[in-house]
Amino acid sequence: MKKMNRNLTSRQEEGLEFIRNYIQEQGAPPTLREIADGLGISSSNGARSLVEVLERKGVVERRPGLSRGLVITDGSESEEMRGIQKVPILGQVAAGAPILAEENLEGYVRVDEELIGAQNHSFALTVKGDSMINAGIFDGDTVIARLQATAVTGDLVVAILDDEATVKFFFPDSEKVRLEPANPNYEPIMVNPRDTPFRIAGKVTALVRKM
Amino acid sequence: MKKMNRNLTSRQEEGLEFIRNYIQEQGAPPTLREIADGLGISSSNGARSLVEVLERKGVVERRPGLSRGLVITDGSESEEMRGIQKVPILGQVAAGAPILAEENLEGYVRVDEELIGAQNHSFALTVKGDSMINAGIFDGDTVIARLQATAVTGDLVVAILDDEATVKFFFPDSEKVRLEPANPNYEPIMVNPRDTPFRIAGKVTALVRKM
DNA sequence: TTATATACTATATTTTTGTTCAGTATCTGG
DNA sequence: CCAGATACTGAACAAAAATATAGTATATAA
Repeated sequence: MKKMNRNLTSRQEEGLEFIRNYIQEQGAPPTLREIADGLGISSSNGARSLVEVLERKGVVERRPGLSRGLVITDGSESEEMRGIQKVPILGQVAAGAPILAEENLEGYVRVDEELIGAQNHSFALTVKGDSMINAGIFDGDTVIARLQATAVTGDLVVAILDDEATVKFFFPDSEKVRLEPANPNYEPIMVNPRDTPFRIAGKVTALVRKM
Repeated sequence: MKKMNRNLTSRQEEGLEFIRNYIQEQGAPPTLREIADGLGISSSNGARSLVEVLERKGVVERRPGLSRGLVITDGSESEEMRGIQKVPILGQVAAGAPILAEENLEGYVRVDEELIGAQNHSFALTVKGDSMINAGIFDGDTVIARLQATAVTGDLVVAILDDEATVKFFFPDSEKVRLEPANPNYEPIMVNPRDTPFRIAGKVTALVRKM
């Protein structure tokens, strides 16, 4: 139920809280007058300007002209979303930055907890190319991976190689690492972790395809 | 999403469904006029009497005098699950029964609305066998399909054939229908709809794989 | 057959609600 | 000190929405 709304004044926080509670309790957003009453404001216009600020700050949206046309847009789930997890979608991987740095993210997929386990340490990646086609992973598919830096032989992993994230089968060797594609047209990638920037980002646990 | 409301007429069911969807999509209940428009009723009073019946039957409550004063009282979450849709998983298909009959269902998958569109007319199916392996659909995968009884050439569909649901590519002919697998080890299935119990249940729109 | 319920059309009327206009008072940063 | 943002009051207006009244047509149950 808590959030961390960007720079709202305490009064605005109160207003947002009131709107949130009203929706929860009544099943519909409040009218401007109801907001005014709830906050002890005598003019509907007082509530209106409050709502306008909230809208400008991006925490609510309005459906102009319509009654009770308020929609809370900040991610205000957290209550009944039990069982649903938000997984960040990894985009380009910046040089030295941590994998899940803000700049790397392209958004979120929400998936049933069943796909990733309750303690969400996962991220998602949109697959490019057909190098894993024989593993049923196609261009454009979204793979979901559990964050982990190690893997065992044969695991399907997301590996970071020169600022690129790639999905491959993992075969470690005494000296180097083989990243095996699932497409005869592609060669395995041989990596010597000693002289190449390389790491494992996670192990693939699920796949989602939109057609 | 269904609840099995006691003795509602089909028209009332439609009305309830509309209200439910509106709340899900807009974040507030519809007005009488919006209900009327949505159901093709020309008078707001038509919607009003419909709502009165629903109220008498105990599936909705009203907050008299207030705009958008509708609350669905049957066990309907929908409030906080905005953006997440529950999709029924189809199991065995019983003889004459409607596809989504209670007995056929094995549970629900919850997926991001983005995968299926806001107006959820979808179902899911767990794929058995490897006949679609070249389409990247493996044994155990869950496909999600939009409910529809027709399809165009080349569509990937869920077809019902002799109480079995199967995923195949659809190629209609003047006389019969060819259901094409994506695996050279399997033969296409030729069906003459005249003498075989056959129908299309839906078109595949997404795929989810747990590894 | 008659009453009751459903499923509306059509037109008003009244409330509720969003919007606009004109001000006031306080605080903050430049 | 001034401009701009916040946080309102108060009044009036217009649009949106609920409610009311009158009537039609059909089906079902008593």
